[in-house]
Amino acid sequence: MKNNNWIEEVIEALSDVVEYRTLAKGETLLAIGDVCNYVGRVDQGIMRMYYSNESNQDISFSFYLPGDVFTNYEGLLKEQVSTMEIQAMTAVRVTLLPKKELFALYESSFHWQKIGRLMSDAMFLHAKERIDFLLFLTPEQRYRYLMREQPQIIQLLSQKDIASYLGIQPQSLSRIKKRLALTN
Amino acid sequence: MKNNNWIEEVIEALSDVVEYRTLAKGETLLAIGDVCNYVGRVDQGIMRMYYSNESNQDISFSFYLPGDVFTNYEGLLKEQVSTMEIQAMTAVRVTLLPKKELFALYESSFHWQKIGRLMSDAMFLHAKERIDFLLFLTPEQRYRYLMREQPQIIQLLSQKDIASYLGIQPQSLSRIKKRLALTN
DNA sequence: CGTTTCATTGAACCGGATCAATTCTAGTGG
DNA sequence: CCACTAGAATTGATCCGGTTCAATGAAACG
Repeated sequence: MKNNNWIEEVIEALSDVVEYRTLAKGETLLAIGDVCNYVGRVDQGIMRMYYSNESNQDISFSFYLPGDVFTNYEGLLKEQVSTMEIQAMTAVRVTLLPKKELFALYESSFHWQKIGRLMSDAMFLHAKERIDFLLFLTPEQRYRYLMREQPQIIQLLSQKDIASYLGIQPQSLSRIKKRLALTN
Repeated sequence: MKNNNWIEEVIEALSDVVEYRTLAKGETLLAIGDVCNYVGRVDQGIMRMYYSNESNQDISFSFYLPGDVFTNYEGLLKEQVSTMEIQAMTAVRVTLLPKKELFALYESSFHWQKIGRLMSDAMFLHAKERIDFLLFLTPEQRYRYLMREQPQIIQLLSQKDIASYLGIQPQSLSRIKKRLALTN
């Protein structure tokens, strides 16, 4: 999720409780069944949040590039165990804001309450984008959109991971690429 | 969108600028290209918000039953012209909160700022539900889910409208129903 | 009534899913 | 440096379910 620098302000305000972590490629930050108790910001590397199916055909909800804010916001709000995993796609460095202190900050003043609303608005807009992406575009259109709007994703990640973001199987992505190559 | 009674409190606070409207079945409250400048609450009847395609194959984002809160929140936040329409499915009575006064109320105190955050959180959770619905369920599963969770919708609305919520064509819904009837 | 919209049904089509086999690639250890 | 291995990517064949186009039947409404 993109942010408008309010995250910097929050990190500074919570500087004494902020946690910095480095993760190796493939390492899981939040597993299914855990309760998500932080909001994170990517400093270096790429993270992803995804739904994990029984087989290994998982569906990526979103990727997060440096500067992006990530959290299982639904789990945070509902105090539910997570239905999603958050994982490092590359070697990663992240800044983590503990939920307890973050929400306490919100309660401490009008200003911070407003920051909280802005964060929630940003979460909503991000989710809304994902809806439109899935609802209106065919798999092929999604891939073209991704090539146009987020070429870094395509360059840096495997076919398998890209397919999981498009909501299709790797084989189908392979065929889509072939189709597009022919019609150019 | 379901609410936790914060909407009552807001309506009361804004009672001198609240607008009540009655709409006939089929009437449009917000057209594409309009700027959405209110948050509404359904008093009686059913509303829906939907994306309108060139042909009349539109996609319903959501239906709203009495008590539900509706708004093109994305358009409200981004001050964009709407890409969705909001329409009365039946004879309807709604309460409308003008955006200007609502947002001014948010700025007036810590308490109202917090109410604003809760509203934003609710918008997010609603959008998230819709994502999961579309991402994980096949059209047939979506129909079954709807039968189980929101039977009122199925009873009260036409096949055409239900299909638009499921993200499929009316013909396909017809066949799904037939299939389910056979296997019972 | 008659007209219009909705719902159903049939036939052909299409694209993604699935199962399976093969190739390609990167990383590992001898 | 090469051989081996495991995972990723490609390709083929087949299947399945939703789409599309078209026709018919049913219901709603003036």
